[in-house]
Amino acid sequence: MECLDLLALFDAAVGGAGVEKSYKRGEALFRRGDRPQSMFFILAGEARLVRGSPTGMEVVFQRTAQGFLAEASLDQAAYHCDAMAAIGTRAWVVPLTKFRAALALPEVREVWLRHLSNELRRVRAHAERLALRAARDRILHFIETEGRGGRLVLSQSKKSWAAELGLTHEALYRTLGVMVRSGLLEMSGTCLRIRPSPERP
Amino acid sequence: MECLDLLALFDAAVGGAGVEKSYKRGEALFRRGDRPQSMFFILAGEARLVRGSPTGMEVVFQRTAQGFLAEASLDQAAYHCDAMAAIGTRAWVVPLTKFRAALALPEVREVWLRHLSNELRRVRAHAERLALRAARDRILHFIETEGRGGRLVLSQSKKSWAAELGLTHEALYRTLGVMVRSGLLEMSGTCLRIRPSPERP
DNA sequence: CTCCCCCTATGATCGCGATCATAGGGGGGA
DNA sequence: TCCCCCCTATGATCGCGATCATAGGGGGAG
Repeated sequence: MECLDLLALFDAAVGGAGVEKSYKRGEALFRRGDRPQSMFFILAGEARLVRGSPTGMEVVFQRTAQGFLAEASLDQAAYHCDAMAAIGTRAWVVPLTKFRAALALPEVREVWLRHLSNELRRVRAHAERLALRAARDRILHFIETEGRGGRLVLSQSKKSWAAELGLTHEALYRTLGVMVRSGLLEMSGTCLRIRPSPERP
Repeated sequence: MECLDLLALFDAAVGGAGVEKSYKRGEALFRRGDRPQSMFFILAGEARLVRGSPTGMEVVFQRTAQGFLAEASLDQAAYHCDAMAAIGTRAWVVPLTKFRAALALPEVREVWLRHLSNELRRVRAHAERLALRAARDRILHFIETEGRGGRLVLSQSKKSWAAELGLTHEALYRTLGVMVRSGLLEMSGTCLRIRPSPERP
């Protein structure tokens, strides 16, 4: 089930109740504490669920360029984080009441369930990645989990990738450089490939 | 909905089709490529979803001491990773056919959906915590999100808490000590309380 | 009761990544 | 077209947490 198929299914299921909205860079889709009133599907650009830490650091919960945002708040009384447009962003927005009604349909609910499962798998992998101490291990873990057969084409800038890896961009550039120079990794632009190590008993 | 309530509900819903199984340290619950035939709920010990890469790196996808394992593989044709017992582990195991049948019941499906949403939110908060650089910030974040009003009663040893925070136990003891001595935190046994700071403009 | 293991706790040292600084380049807007 | 901003990249230094080492204490098993 591709992302846009998911959208098409829901768009049909809510009977055209969804509308397209645009958000400027830095604009909020919703704020922490707001009562959820709509479901958002990001069509283009990039939206982030963010919450500032006590130390002033902004932490990214979810980063979506295409897909649903804050699915887990479907039956929550209030959002626990802000949703911000990282760049100019278009979103499909549907009233939550309509969305919930669509979920009453068995085939829609089935798809929704599968979607949540996949998302859960992705975020768990993300958390395991952040638990790794070394920058090199996080990089390799990312390529292994998000790529295919040790190959990956980055869908974002290295700078925002660094943020997703929980690293500063300096540390990422440096570590990538070391890995390439030591022959562990091949990199050309946004294409990355782990070079298979010769040792194997 | 507590974790064990969830188990009780499913145990009832599958009509006692679930059995308890034990796994030795290093034993596999299932293997990559296997067709999913059972759903697993970890009761005690620790199970991990892991995948070895050709490049020699072992990638951990999920780690569970209590809760469902690999929920996302519910409707997959084959597992994409191994499930290993990290230590001696007990699990509640139910045939997948029975589990799916239980999910056909509206009230069970409703609970399952909410479970997935809550898990998603929990894991996202966990990832946010791990993205914080300072040990102090992770500690405060944990108390703020897992506790109530700045108060928390630990349900685990400090050592395993450290692992959950992505810290060594030494760093946790040390940082807790500093925070208590500086008057930022009150701690007696497993009870923790953030002392409200006087500064507020 | 006694032994042993593991949790708790703290000191000393080291290394990795954060931070600060600098510079080139490319793309988009005026 | 030109300028400016941001991504990319790398050097220097510093601080925090990992690592190694040590020790007390409590609880469960025998």
